[in-house]
Amino acid sequence: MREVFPEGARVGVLTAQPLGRVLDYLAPEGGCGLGDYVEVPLGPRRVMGVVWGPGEGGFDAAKLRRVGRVLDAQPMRDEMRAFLTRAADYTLTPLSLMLRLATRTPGLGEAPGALRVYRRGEGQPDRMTPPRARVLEVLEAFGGLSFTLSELAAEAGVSAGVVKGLVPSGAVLEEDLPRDRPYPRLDPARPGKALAEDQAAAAQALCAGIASGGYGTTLLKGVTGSGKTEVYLEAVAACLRQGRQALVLLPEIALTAEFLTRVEARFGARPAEWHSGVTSVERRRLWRMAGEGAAQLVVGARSALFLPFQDLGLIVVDEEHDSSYKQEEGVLYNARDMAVLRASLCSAQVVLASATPSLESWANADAGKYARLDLAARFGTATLPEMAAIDMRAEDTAPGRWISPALEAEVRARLGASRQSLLFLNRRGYAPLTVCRACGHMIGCDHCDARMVEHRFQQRLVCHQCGETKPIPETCPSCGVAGKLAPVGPGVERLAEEAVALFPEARVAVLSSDLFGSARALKAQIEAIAGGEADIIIGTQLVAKGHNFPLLTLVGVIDADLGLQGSDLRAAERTFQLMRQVAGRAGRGSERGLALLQTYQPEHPVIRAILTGDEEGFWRAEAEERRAAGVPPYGRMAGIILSAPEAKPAFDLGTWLARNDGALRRVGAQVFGPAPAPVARIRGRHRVRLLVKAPKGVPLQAAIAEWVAPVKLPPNLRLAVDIDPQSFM
DNA sequence: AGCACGCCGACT
DNA sequence: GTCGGCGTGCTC
Repeated sequence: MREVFPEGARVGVLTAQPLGRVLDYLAPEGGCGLGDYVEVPLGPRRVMGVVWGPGEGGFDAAKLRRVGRVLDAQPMRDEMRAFLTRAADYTLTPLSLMLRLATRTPGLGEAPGALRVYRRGEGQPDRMTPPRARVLEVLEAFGGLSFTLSELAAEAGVSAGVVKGLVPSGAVLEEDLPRDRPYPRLDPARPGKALAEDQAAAAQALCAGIASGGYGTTLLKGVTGSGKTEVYLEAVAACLRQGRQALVLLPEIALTAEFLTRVEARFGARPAEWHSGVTSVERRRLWRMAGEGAAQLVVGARSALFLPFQDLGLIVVDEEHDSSYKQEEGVLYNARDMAVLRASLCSAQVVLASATPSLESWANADAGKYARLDLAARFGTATLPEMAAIDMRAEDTAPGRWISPALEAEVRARLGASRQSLLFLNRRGYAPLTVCRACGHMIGCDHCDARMVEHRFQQRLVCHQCGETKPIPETCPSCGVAGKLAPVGPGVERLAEEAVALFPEARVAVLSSDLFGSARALKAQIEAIAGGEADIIIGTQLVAKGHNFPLLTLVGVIDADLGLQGSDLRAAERTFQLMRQVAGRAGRGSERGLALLQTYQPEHPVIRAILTGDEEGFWRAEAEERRAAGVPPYGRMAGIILSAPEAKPAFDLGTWLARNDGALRRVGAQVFGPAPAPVARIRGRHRVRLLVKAPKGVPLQAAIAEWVAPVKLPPNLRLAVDIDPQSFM
């Protein structure tokens, strides 16, 4: 039974304020219970908090204040409190920040009122104006969907008055929906797709895990087209049949239209969706329904992991190797690892699905910590395409051109045969560098230690670090000479220009995240391309993620060496994964595709491994190297980032920390640095980093906590600890 | 994180 | 003389 505190008893309340401790309050009239969401007075304000336990005492009883009210929400469960505590300890994040992640929901405590929404009616307005037409256009584009006033006005680019003005004529209907409606029931009894033998066996193994009712993690490995999704949807079905909830995490939420449709086909209704683009009304609804068990299946981005599920039985992490699972700002956590933690605390199963697993998961499976299921490619769908390198040293490619004659010939052959070609270049914009031909100056960002990237489409220079933009200057900001600034190197926009020049008869489409105002527009464009409305697709890594282009039979990687530059410990792993994924776009229909990698180092071990397709060999070699170097997953690492408006205080603190590393040495950990962070300045803040390396199995977090504890941070000097850093940027 | 308190420069 | 800059410190 949940612990209850009678009126006037001392209770400890955790708030989202960064106080680093729980505050004592007196229980309100009617008492309160462990986990209750409450509103408490704090100084002159009232803030939200959670009853975390009995009061700690030690605070002047006369100064204790009373809990304001208990909010109308399901209390936080023990399992969730344990999860937040463990996650905070693991990531060395203050618990208050973890609570904030779990309560980032507007109107959490408000009673469920009515929600006024607008949708298309039968009528026609007496007078049609362009803004009115846009409103009706939006409503018609989204079928019978309802919008709130502000959403509709924003989507149509009109003021709220325009929408209201359409109501009297009946062209737009105004309705009150009860808030927090439950989600339509999913029906796990509906038959799934027929499964091939190995798929059925894998599904059965996953279902057995679900049936056990306990914790377990399975790595589900299978190339694109092997039917991973069908297999794990069977696990979802088994979970729903048990009456427990399921969560499917996806890396790129913009790309889930296809996925939601598949879920609908399997279970007869759409699941709940959670990501940054979801409206606040919907977020509130989902937060509550998750807590009441009324959202059976949630499909979401990494932060969905912090929803207050009532009884979570399964977490699927799709494309588990994807680097976007690592949150790189604010609370630094890896959703894949936190999924395993959460599941272990609530007796749930985890399925890590990927065609190209991370080395961490590969090693965990190898060590027997995770189960592993391998799916073979299916008959009827093509296997991986034929792969070959184009040795750029031997190609006669003109300066300022990036499509080699060999690649050009293959594209041309597809043009004549109504087949699509994809030219892959993982660089947004027109040119990554703008150089003055008079003095050699390279235009950089004023606030970051990064080069400005020319975006010709926007006619601006853009900093990919902080987003700052400025017009493309006429004269060199360094020497003042006019007309000598030149773009250097290719981005997708420039590559598109080259493709248009080379193939004037072809329809060229560019897919890059920055070229579309909204996720909807991007989705529409992808669907149009899949339907055949382009001959040549030029794309950044956006295209690598799970789209089906049935007419695509050629993938040309413009610069296969790009990801291998730099000193990142995961450079090889990432390049391998990305190249395999991109290549997998070719030939998903019945024809076998061709993937060509333009490279200046065809003998590089990673390039060779990609070409030969010797996956297990690649992983084993990579694992051996990491083991020898004592780096993840065979050793532990943490990054310490110190940032300040001036470089010196950050460096001084870094030096002090490096000298006073007793707490680290006691557990056998070493510290490297301080050194300027790879991007030494971001948004005007200088960044200095230290790297901590430790053998596996040492209490690294505790040692780091002890190590940095004596530091009294002056205002505007910040210290962030990144446990298991992904990016070394 | 907020928000108040508090101690020094340019304005009516 | 005051308005207001944001440094420092507290919140049960």
